[in-house]
Amino acid sequence: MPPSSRQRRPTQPRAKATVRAIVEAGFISLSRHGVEGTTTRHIAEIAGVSVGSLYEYFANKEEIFDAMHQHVVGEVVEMVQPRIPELVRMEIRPLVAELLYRFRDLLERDDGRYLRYMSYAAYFAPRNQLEPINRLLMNLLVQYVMHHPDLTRLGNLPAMGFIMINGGIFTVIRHLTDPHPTVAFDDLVRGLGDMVGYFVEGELGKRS
Amino acid sequence: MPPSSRQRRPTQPRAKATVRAIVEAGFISLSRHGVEGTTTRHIAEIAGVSVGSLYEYFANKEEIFDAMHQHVVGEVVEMVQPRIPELVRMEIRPLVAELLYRFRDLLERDDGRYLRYMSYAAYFAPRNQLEPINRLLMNLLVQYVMHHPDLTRLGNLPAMGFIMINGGIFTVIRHLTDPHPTVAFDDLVRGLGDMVGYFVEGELGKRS
DNA sequence: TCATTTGTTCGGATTCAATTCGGATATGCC
DNA sequence: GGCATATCCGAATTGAATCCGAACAAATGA
Repeated sequence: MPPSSRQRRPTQPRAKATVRAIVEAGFISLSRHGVEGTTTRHIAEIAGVSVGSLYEYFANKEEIFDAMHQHVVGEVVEMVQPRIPELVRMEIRPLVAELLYRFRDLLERDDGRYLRYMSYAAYFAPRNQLEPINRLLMNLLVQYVMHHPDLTRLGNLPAMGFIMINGGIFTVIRHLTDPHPTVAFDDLVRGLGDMVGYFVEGELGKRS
Repeated sequence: MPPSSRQRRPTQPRAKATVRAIVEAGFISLSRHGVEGTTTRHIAEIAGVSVGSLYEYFANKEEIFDAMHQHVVGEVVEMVQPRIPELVRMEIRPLVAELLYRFRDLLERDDGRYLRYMSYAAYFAPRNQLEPINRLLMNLLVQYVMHHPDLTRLGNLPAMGFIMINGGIFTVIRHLTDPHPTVAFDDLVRGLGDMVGYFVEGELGKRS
């Protein structure tokens, strides 16, 4: 047996509810007290369980954050994945706008619970745990290109994808987190759309 | 007297050396043990002082990280600031490349000491402590536009600046931190240059 | 139904890092 | 040299994370 398997997998409904309550309590505590202020006591108290119970399903506090992370990532994937077929048929700028507005809505749900989390764990979590989102968006990008044959002439797709995806995610989180933003979100969205749009147009017009 | 002024300001040379050693030890410990693994004992040990000494000049561990942050930010500003007059005369793509390569060199100095810090910085810096760098680059942008009068026709400069600066910084850090990058740094640089270049060209050509 | 086994919860006991504090040592100044 | 002040030290304190064994609840099967 693996050494770190003192943890249990919740089987009974009651246990599943406990796990859910703990993860949710994590988000709530994070919103209320920030990262440093989030103690196991707080989480347990908010979840309405005892501290000991946390360790029944999570090896340590870190794993609770991991579970929160997976939850957020899951929500994002769930939001985009099923809409890919529809998204690949859109024009570039509306597509960018659609993704960004939906992303914002998700992050601001429940009083910015997810945003609060993101702004801490942000991206540079030691392991790159945003990987699923990256893969998802890279996948969307590839499918988009396949649906717009002219775009196959674009060079250096992986690099451009990397830039647009990472740059986009960070910029939005950074903006939403800013307590006194100097630019409006709408302008940001338009700017990012133009960025991508002009790039494509510029790159395609290069040799014609 | 301010309430939080149990701290001393180092006056004697010995004390200044101690403070320097502590901050440097912070970077070293961070590289060796990661954030979680960096304890006050480690820092004190690496710095060759006692734990008690840390608290002579820093209110808590957090402040040591703050000092590290200021150090990195200071290095970046120091690197760019004096070269602004020269930078504003460059073409866009070489300018972007120049900035990014210098930024990379800085981050990779001393076995990636600063990079290691930066990759955690999001977590540490709930308040926007990259602000000086943002201001610096925004300033560079404004001066750049003033030296290239056609560019004054660009709309929405603040938003575009926000995107390019934040997107650029994050993308580079993200790339340098990636243990198995799928794109080469050179491609990334070229991509970011094109992104900015095409945007400007596209925006200027819009109505002409 | 009840006995037994297995899953779940509890909260005090333990461990370990952050921070404090009073005393020891070094430095600068006269 | 001797005084005042700056600096440093490290054991003691505090509080959070984690562990653990006992209590409780649910499922099983006769």
